[in-house]
Formats: sequence, C-alpha cells, structure tokens
Amino acid sequence: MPSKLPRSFYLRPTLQVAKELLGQLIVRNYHGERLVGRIVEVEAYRGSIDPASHAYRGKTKRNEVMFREGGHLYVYFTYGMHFCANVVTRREGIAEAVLIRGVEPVRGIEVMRRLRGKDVTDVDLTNGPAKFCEAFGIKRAQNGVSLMGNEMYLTRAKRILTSKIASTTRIGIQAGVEKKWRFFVAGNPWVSGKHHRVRKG
DNA sequence: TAGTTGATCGTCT
DNA sequence: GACGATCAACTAA
Repeated sequence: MPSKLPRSFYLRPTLQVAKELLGQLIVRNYHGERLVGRIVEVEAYRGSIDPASHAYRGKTKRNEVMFREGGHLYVYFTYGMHFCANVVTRREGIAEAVLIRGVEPVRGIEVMRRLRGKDVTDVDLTNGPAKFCEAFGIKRAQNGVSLMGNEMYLTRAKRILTSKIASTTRIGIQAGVEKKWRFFVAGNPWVSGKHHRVRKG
C-alpha cells in the first residue's frame, strides 16, 4: 500500500496544499470496499480572511472541524440534499480548508455507480463536489474524520506538472468572487462544469 | 445548446 | 425567515 500523506503535508499554506492535492489519490474504505479517486479539481477557503468561507465569521457548531489541526475532513450539508467534503489545512485554530470538487475514479467504480443511484456516464459519476461525496459514500458521519486513520486518507501519486494546473475564480459563491482559488488539471474530463466536459461520442 | 427552475432542510440572522 | 461552496430535469429554439 502506498504511504499516507503525512500530517506535515496538511499544515502548510492552504493555496500550496490545494495545488499539490491535484493528482493525489483519495482512498475511502466503505463497508469493506476500497474506493479510490484521483483529485483533479479543488477550491481553497481561507477562514477569517475569506468572506466566502464558512469560517469567516468565527467558529460555530457547523464549522468547528475547520478550526482543527490540518488533516481532518470537513463535511457539510447544503441545499437541503447535498454533502460537500473539504480537507482541513494548517495548524489548530486557523480555519482553512480545501474543497474537493472533482475526482477521476481509479478503483471501485461499480460501487460508485451503485451509490450514485442514477444511470450516468463515468464522467458524471464524480465531476462535482456533491457527486463525489455521493459516489464515495461521504455523509454527515464522515465529518471530522482524521485523514491519518484508515476510514479515509490520501496517498501520494504522480505529481501534476505546474504547466497543467489552471486556476480560476471559485464556483457558486457571492462573496470573495475575485479570488482565483479554484485549481484544476487542465483538460481532465472529471473537472466540473460543462466547458470542460468531453463531447458526447 | 443555453437558460431556467424545483428539490429540500440545516444553519445562521 | 432567507438562503446556500449543488444537481438534474425541464423548456425553448
């Protein structure tokens, strides 16, 4: 088994962690099944200096996990029906995190298809933050899970060349729209949004 | 293909 | 009481 990314990976500056998360593998052990995906799209959220962040106005019951030490999973519920998952960064007390927006399935694709429930293409399986959570069985129970444990963790994979990383403004937010804190692997089909989707064949 | 809207409820004001 | 770090179904053309 490849080694887990160490705690020190997550404690560094959030924008750097966000870019380096691209290409890494996220592993989810789900009822005896191993689900693996390659991260291809992320967004950074930076607590007190970022009006778009859930933690901008301080600690609440919902965002408590963002204030923990880097290397935890922050899962939140939104639009009355969806979950989204973030990797918490930096030291305890600094509420920053990276939202996982797009993942390329690597292993366990049949389980992902079953969890998504709908008859969709391989791309539609995981090309969005809520789609990824549904495909990987990530719900309220995974909020606060440590990425140093075995239920979920990340492993180092092939590094993405800097020239392949694109950055744009973040999606679906009102405040902080000017910050280009969305990073993705240019040309990868599992990046969310129709502009990047592969044409139907 | 582009644009619009309904679903659905926890969280914070 | 309003709205959201979304998605999918629908409409029009």
